[in-house]
Amino acid sequence: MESSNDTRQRIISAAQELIYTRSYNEVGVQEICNRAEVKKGSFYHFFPSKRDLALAVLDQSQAVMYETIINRAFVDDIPPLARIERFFTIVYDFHKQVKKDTGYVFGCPFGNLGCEMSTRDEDIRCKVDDILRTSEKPFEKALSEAVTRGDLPATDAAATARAIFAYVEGIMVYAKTRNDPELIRELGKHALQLIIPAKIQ
Amino acid sequence: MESSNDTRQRIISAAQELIYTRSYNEVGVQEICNRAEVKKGSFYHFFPSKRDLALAVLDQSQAVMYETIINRAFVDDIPPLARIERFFTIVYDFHKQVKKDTGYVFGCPFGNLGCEMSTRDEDIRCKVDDILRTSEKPFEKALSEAVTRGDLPATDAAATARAIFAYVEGIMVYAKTRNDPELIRELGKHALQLIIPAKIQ
DNA sequence: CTTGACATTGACCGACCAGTCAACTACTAT
DNA sequence: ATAGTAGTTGACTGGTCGGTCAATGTCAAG
Repeated sequence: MESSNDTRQRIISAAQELIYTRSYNEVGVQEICNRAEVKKGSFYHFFPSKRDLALAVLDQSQAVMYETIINRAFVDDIPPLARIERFFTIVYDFHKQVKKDTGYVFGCPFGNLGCEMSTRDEDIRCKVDDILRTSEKPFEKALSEAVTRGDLPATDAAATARAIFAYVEGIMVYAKTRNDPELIRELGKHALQLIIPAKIQ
Repeated sequence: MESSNDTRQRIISAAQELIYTRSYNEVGVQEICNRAEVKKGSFYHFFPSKRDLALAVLDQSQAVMYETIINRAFVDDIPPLARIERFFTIVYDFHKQVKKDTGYVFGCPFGNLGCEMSTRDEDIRCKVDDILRTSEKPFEKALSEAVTRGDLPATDAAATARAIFAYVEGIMVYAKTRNDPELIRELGKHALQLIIPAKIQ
């Protein structure tokens, strides 16, 4: 049972990396198995199909995003709006490091898969949609808190949080297409305007 | 020569639709040829490879975007900032109609291909990058004009235009992943905040 | 009427695709 | 000790992948 979990986890990890750095349709089951050092027959013992693996990879990627980004950014050691700024900094630092290591900006794993698969697999689309919705929550909470604290005038926190995260997705498309993590920093600066429309300069 | 151009054009049109509604890696050369009613041997008379076809498709898609969206939105019959609002309306109307016809929101053809191919084909990445850069220009021009007219305080028009178009890309990712064109309208409302930071409410 | 360029065709290539399966091994609970 | 379960293996399927090629067809300029 320990070994089984380990095999399954190795498959997920291998797929996560390959699909993120390439794309779902470009990476085959065989290649995933090679990287995970698992025979293909064994793969189908753990996953009924390739798309079920993609679903598991999405769960895994969401967990990683929380560990490495969201749970680090949204800590109440600093004011709520500063946490949002910290979010952008962490995302920038992450992609800057990845670019240094690999030469590439790979963008957002959820946006990537959403763009590739949303019109082709309803389950994958729904799971990505759910992850995006969930990702808005920490922003929404920070915005509400900022309003309560008086840092922000009355705001529709849910709508604004959604706008911010949509902007984040757009930034990731841009950074990936230009293969330049600096765009995350430069475009990130404008995110505050999405938040504080009433602020004068 | 007429017939030759026609064959080439049929291939491009077929590929444009198939790649836009599915993805580059999911659609094969054979399927493109079937839809274009062209034999595969003939395909390779016009295109040295599938990726060269993708490059041609990108050119075609850019031309279509100008005809159907940009050149309709950015006409100086209305004030510059109203043109940007009109851009969002046209994009919304387009995707609303496509959703009605096909059941799907397909997002942005450039963002889609950029996400899928940027780390895999440098020529495609550069072409998408170029298209995004070019697409910012009408926004930049409108913003500059708005500043000149006094509709807007002094602004870095280039940086703001880029932020807006990045936001547009994010909106398209969201609309595609939620398969809901209404998101374009709802999120589009917030774009003005990217433009007019100093405006009070 | 001939030449040469362009266009078209279908057969073909090796590689790979997702997925199947029966046989086998290793371990666990009784 | 044994029966049952979970995990592993490698051979296999039918189909598709991007791409090649030689033969043939078409047509216009000289």
